[in-house]
Amino acid sequence: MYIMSIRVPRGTQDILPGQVEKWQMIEAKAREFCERYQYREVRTPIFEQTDLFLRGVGDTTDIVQKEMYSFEDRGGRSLTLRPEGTAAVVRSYIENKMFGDANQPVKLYYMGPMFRYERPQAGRYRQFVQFGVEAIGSADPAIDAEVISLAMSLYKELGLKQIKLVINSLGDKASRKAHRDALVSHFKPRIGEFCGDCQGRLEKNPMRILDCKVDRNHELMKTAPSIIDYLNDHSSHYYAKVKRYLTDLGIPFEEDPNLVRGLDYYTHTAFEIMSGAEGFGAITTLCGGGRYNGLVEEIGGPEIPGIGFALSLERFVAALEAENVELPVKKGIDCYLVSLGEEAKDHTVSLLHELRSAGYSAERDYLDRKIKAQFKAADRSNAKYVAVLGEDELKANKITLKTMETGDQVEIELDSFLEKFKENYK
RNA sequence: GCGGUUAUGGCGAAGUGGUUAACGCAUCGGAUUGUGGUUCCGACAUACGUGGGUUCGAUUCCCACUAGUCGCCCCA
Repeated sequence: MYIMSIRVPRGTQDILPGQVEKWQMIEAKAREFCERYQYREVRTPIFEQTDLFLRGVGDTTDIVQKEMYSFEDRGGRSLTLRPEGTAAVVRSYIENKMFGDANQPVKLYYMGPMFRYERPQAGRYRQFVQFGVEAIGSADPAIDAEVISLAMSLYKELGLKQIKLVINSLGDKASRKAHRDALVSHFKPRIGEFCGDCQGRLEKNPMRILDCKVDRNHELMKTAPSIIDYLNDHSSHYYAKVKRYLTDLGIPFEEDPNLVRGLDYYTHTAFEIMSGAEGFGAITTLCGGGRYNGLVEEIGGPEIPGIGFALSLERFVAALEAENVELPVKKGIDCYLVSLGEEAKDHTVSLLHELRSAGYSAERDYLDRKIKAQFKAADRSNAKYVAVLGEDELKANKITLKTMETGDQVEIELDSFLEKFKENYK
């Protein structure tokens, strides 16, 4: 036996027939929803200049510090396989001067593979597919609600029930900084009593200390300053509006003042949609998003606000499986051609083509199998009809058409096979 | 990057320091000289992840590596 030693790269996977139909269903629905919500697709390159992510994602983030697939091309340029979609979409928005488009805000979506060099586990891959939307050019809280609604509706449309929306506000830049400073001075004097991870978080991302599982019972946790108390008037008013719109839309949500997103660019609204399905695994986040009012400027564009989300198709599929949602109906083929003998076999080549040209799905045997095995194959492929062409039929210039469900069979004229097939087809 | 766990034919899955490594599924053939299911019979497959070590002898014991898987960090 041929021993193949080459496998898929670590953390990647083949999506095979039988499974791929679920993906196609999600993809089709996502596009359909984007049409309804009036988001238009943008396709950006799979790799970008490394600098884009350094600036766009933030050089203190894990993504940039340890997860990027970066390489130098032959011209000595540093390029990186995109670890997320927003930075690239914003780059394209600026580069193509979409801020000058007549239609504002600019509403875009993307779907495609992303790459992060991480240790694989349930729900985490090195190559994974994200579907995401970005609404750039509006600071209206109604569009925050629209973006969230789009994601929630999509999950519901495909049958997910055990999903939960969690939201928070990170406030504007000023609110964020005030809160951060308060956190640092709150924890700093006694940071030695916390775990090593938290000690690292103090400078890097002090909000993360708040949801540490190790130190959750430490007395300083209970008295820690909450972002909510540090939102200035504008920020808390904005947050209130978003919540009000969500309520108007009938979208239940949970507020979590400790919800922090891992990327540097978020301001105001931050949200996650999680699965609560049994046995889903440790990673429950299906979708993450938020507002990024400083990002366009950061990447070199005008001062323009934006909001978006990204969701993983891998986790989408996993959630559907965890909730036992059945998606695609396994469709059978219209006709399987069974033939006996050399001459009959030759005939099926053109008969098959006739059926297919007329729009039917049709198949025949290519392994020179016995009639019984051919019928088995027909049965396996869930054929509606089987057309049998043997020596007897050839002699009489007929072909036998069998309806598999009932077992009934009729003889029809070989010369007008397609026409007769159409007449019999129900 | 850290930790747990696993690795036997196409798939699932037993098992042993020592001649031919069970079994089930699938596949193919036959019983049925041209008809799906069941049943019965038969056939088939260069199978012990890779590399070292211990041993007279390793698929089995030890180590490393690789990969899967699960978890930590973090995230979609």
